[in-house]
Amino acid sequence: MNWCPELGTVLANEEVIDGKSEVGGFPVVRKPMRQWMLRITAYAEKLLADLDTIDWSDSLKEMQRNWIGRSEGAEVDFQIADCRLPIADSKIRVFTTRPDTLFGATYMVLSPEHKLVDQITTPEQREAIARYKTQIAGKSDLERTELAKEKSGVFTGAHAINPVNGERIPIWIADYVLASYGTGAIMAVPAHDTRDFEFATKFALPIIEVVKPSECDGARAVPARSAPVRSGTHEHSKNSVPNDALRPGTGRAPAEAFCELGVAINSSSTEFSLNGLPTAEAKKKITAWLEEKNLGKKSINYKLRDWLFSRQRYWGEPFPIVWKKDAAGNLYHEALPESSLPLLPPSLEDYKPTTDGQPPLARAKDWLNLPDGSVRETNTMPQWAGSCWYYLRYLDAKNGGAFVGKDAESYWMGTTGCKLKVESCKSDSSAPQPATCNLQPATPGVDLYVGGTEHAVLHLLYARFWHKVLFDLGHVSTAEPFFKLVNQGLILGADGQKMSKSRGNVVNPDDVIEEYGADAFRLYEMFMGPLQDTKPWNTSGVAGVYKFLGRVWRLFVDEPSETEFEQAETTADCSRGCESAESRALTSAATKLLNLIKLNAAIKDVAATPAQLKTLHACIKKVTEDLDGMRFNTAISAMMVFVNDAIAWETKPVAVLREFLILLAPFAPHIAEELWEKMSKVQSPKSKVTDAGSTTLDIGHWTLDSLPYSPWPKFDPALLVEDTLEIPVQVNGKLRDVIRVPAAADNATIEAAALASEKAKPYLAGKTIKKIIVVPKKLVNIAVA
RNA sequence: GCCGGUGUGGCGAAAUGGCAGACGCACAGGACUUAAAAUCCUGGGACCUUCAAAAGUCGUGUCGGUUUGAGUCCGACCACCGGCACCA
Repeated sequence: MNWCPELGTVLANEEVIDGKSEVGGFPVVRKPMRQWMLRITAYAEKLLADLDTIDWSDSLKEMQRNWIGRSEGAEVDFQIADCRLPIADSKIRVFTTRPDTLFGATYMVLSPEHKLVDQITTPEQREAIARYKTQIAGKSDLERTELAKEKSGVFTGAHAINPVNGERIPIWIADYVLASYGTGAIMAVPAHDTRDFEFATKFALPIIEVVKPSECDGARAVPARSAPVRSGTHEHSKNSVPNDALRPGTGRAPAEAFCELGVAINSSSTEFSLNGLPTAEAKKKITAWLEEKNLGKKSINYKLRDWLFSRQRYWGEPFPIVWKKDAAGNLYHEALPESSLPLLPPSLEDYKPTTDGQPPLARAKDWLNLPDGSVRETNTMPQWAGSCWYYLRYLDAKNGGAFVGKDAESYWMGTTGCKLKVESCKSDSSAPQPATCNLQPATPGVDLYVGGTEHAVLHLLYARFWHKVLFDLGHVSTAEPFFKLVNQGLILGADGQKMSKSRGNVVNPDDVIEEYGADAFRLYEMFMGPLQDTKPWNTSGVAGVYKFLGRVWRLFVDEPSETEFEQAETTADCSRGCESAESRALTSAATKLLNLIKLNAAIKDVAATPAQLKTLHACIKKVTEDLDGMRFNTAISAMMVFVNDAIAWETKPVAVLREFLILLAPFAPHIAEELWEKMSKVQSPKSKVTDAGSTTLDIGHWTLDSLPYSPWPKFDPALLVEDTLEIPVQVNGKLRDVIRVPAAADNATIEAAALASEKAKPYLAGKTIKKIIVVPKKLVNIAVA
């Protein structure tokens, strides 16, 4: 694994607001701490590329792509040009995605934290630089970004040499350059970058245009028009046309100056020229030249940072690491042997960090110090350590020898066939269609993961990373953990706002279940709209599906008469805590009540009529297809249609109702099971026999003919065929009539029937028929002029 | 600012380029009831006529386009939601 200890500055400001902790309001200070990092950046490329092999929403994939933030460009070295300085031989390295604009680099900017700042600052600028750095250091990161509207910075007094044309350019520091990205230093090209432009304008720095826009015509049209195709990398800004008032007196049209792609101009030296080259080619040429002259090289940068993986808390997995000293007294670390795993946290009376800022585990002196003089690591892992692999542990939760057994892993997470496909696809890049890696019928990994978007860039990226490491080490069968992922939409409060305690709009499921039952609650959540959509909660909607379940109930059973019910209820009226005699009375009353509930008298063991079969099979078709597509809302409405129809049947065939219960079971399992049981009790032996493959075999609580073991109904398309069809007749696309024709009618017959329509005729009178479109089984449209 | 998503009745929504509003909520009228609740039946996009009905016109965020036909496809825009945000 890529555990890597790093000594460095860690900003302990995760929960900082204005320098105070979010909970408790304690002052927050930054201090250097030894922390563990996971080198997730080493997997940036794989994490990015393999997004193409999984079935996730585009928006989620895009979020991960943006988070990884791959940028292709070049690193370029600028020689420092002040011989007065003691480090005159040093170079400043910058990263740029637009090496082709190097001739337009008119100044440089270092982040205030850049390690060369103090060394290059000239004596006369020292005070101003120090003041700026102090000012920046006193601000939280949040304040720094909030104040970003106005550019600020200070000249260091030093200069550097632009390697392509030998120009002396000033070196500034400014907080718009981040220490943590790229090299912490930039070459500024104000003619082609909004931020550089703002800065140059404010501090009167020169602006030289080096790209002539080729595809953006029109003086001010840039932001309105679609930009030329982007390469997917992070280019310089392509919008923000500055005002004339802001524009320096160069006389150039600002719209053109900010066009993204074009042809290089003003880009030549005595030995080298980019002029006339389109941006893409100019990039290639200058990068090759820089590499040849040893002035720079092609480079790829990521926004993704290595992952700070230690916490100073008690509750977390302790690192299985000990610290030792070598002969010279230098500290080094070793992993515990496997025989010492798993490493459990020690018992503590006090879970707080020590007064000198050590993690809580440092309090466990007996645990901390080992007999051989080595000392345990006291940081603990964050909660991600569990969420990154729990799905693997679930496969083999009781395995004491491994995190997951080989057999269990390959059985659940992959098939041999799948694994081969993934691998052959990876190793053989010349394979003609990489699409064969995608969407194989036997899906590798977790087949379906339903989760919220809040996990888009943390959990879902971290888990993919861990899984890939395990894959590369040969512990798992697939390169990706979650094959298909669906983001369920957020359920908002009744006021259309996100539920939160502070808004007081939280709906507690327990309360809803108390009033309407778990079936109604579950059904409503599925009925309210598409799974992926955000939608507001509406309690009267629960009442609606509750009513539907009531209709289902009455479709199957005859309620006792009010008198019967009241008689039984009187005896049963006993709250909890009855004496045992009363309890017995209660039990017998409850039995009485149950006996009063009888199967609907209309339910008979008879053959279904064609109309009934049609209703049933239309429902089977819709529910089956919608379940596959996770369109639960429309599946439920199909069942409502069925019930509305079936409740009016004078005779209700047992076999039809049984199949309906199987459809209902995934949506409302409790009521479905209850009704199924009632049906079984009164079912005649004859209908039991007709159920294919159903024998009474006791397997614990359920028998093979109980609901969960019943085969899912198959719909028969032949039963859905209509004898006659209703065909709308349109004239010039407007509905004028609906005609009935035999289902077997050919186009000519339908056309003739449409032309004969009394209602359509007035719209045809005196017009020339240009064309008649007959859409088989759908409609007729008569185009007239 | 950038990226992604969503716009359809009073509300949640439905509709392989082919009858817009299925299904449900809320509402209105009726039945049952002493009454209410529950249940059952009926109605319903807007507008315009009409005693009533039929007919008609308009209608899926806005403007334009493609098409015999557009909620659906294309272009531009607007609004809202989510994510990222000085990432060179």
